[in-house]
Amino acid sequence: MTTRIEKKRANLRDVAKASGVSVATVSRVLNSPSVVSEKTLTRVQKVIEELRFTPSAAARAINSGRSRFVGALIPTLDNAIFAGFLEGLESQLADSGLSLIVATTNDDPEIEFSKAQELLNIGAEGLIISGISHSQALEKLVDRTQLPTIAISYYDPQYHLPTVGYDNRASARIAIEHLRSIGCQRVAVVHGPTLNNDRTRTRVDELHQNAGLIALEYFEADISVQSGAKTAKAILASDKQWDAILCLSDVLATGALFELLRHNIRIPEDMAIMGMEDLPSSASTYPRLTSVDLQVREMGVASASALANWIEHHERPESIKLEASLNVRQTTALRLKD
Amino acid sequence: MTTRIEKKRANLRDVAKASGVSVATVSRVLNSPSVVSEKTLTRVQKVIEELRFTPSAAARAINSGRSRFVGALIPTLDNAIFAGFLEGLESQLADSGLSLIVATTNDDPEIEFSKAQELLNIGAEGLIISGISHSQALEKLVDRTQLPTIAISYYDPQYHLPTVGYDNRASARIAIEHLRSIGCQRVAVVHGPTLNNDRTRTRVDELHQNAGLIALEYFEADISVQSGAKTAKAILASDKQWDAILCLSDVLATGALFELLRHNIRIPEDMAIMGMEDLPSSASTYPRLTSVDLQVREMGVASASALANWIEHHERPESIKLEASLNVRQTTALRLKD
DNA sequence: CTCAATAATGTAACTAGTTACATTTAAGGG
DNA sequence: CCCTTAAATGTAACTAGTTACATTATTGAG
Repeated sequence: MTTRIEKKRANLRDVAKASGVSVATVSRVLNSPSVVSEKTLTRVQKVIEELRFTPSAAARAINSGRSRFVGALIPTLDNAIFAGFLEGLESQLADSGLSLIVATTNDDPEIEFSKAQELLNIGAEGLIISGISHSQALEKLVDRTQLPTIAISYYDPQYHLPTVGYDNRASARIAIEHLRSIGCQRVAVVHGPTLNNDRTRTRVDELHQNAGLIALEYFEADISVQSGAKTAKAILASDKQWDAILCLSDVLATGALFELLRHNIRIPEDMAIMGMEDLPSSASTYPRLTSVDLQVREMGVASASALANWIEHHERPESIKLEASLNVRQTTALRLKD
Repeated sequence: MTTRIEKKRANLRDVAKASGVSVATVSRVLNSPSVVSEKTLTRVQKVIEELRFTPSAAARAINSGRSRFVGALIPTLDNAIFAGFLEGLESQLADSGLSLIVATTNDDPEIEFSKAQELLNIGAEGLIISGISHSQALEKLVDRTQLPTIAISYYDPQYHLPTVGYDNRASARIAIEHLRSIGCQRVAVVHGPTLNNDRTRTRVDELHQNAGLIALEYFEADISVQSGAKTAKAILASDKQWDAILCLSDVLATGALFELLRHNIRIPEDMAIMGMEDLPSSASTYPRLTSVDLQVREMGVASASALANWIEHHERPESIKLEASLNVRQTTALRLKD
């Protein structure tokens, strides 16, 4: 049986009583010490110290009507894809005095809704959600509560919420056009799960639209290095002759890269490979990975400013488009030396 | 000028008035609808819908004395190292109905303290901190508030707070002993910043203690693939003959691996390489990376359960030791085929 | 020494919920 | 039709702060 000293937390009235002043004075000691006399100040502060008093955040929040945090609903924390985004988001929010609660949805709209509900219940002042396909329940919740909410990873000015992200179609076009420009004719496309992920679906669709004379074949994989490697292995095992593997995530591309190396395939001579996102690590792979830069950290910063501004000044932001750009490196370019 | 419909949020009393019942009844509709008559229930629910009423989290918290979230202070979100940890932490906390706020410290004790302070101010019920070296101010804050706090990444039963983590010394020993067993004599050690990072310092120190006949040389790098590659390049540029590169993080090892490949160095014949952490991706690199498994995801799960239990049942947990183990793969083992 | 101005502090109402206890209403039995 | 009992609802006090306004104390000038 554990000994438990269940002496409940001291509150403001306890402090007031113990130091022989009124609650108002204690509150002043906390919030505007300059208006309190030296003598009273030190006395009250001593009592605060003795009673180990910490003001209740909830009681403060109830007065200010503010909780000072926002929630971000992202598919997963399991790989590096969202690391840069979260880093940008968190640091920019901090500048506005906002904290960040991260919740993962596993790309499941039901989970997304229930976590959004929870975030609201604990008082989130704003929300970041991924993509523009969500459960009816979530859409309704956001609408009902008028909670400042921004959809990321998908630029779409038509969407009923402000979006901050890249143009998924444009990024797919950049990729396919690059592969065309280096003369690819048969390309294996490795992409993440399309179920409940509109970003991926849109990109795949756009590739399809723009394939032109390039023959494309699609392979779905989980977003992980392991899965990228496994899928590349399957691609190599098929008899077809591929010119390139296009991975719709750098994480997948890294896995595929390792697998090609394992099979002693010359890159890009025998097989080109390119990724998407342009994670910081992609510039250091061997060979260095060509990738479409989606500016994920930027996306974090931009969505944080937009959301913070919305919360502080009640100004609903416009959607923000991040321009995707191509970083050509060795995995698609013969001539590029180290 | 933005038009602003600043109609303030409806509260429980508004709902009560609008539906002609008492506040208690509205509260019942919210919390125990079964004791409310069918008729009243539907009427009040309709009003709730109309007024777009959402109960204030703060007001609830003030009554329950609960905020239902904990804060985690980790060095960075910038790479995959903490991804598995956070994933485990978040999902396990969710099982106890707790949410997670993530804040990054950049390994700076000052930032760590101020963010801890902020987390407390907004009502965190518990804290996760990294390592066992912290600013006086933070130690004092935790002590003063008696806030359930767990230190991770460092098993140390002597520490004044419960710790959940691996034995950093043991993990270093596992690494050096493995390198000894495969006959290494000169090893380049690549490690993250030691400033304010006791995990790294301890490991480096233990390597030093256990080097025996192995000549060790230390290289400090930022924790990133890029930095791992850059440091490997510098190591190769030095004239010395190395048998192996030991990276105290898989992220660094991955970078080093790429760099060795770039220099056409046979692994492990010309140079062995090993990492630490055993990230999921390490099993898929080429060649597959030998690594000391630190069970980071497990650490997330274990610290979440311990913290949740502490918060719920006021039982201060014992420190939990996670056993580090070695996963020998191709980067240190000649005979291991694919 | 008196008075006005200012500084310091106190009182009580307010924030938005929950809940113990009291009261009203309805239903069923005799 | 009255009475008991249970169900439904209401009243008011409570949670822990902030703050407008009122009051008291202090200071300096005249």
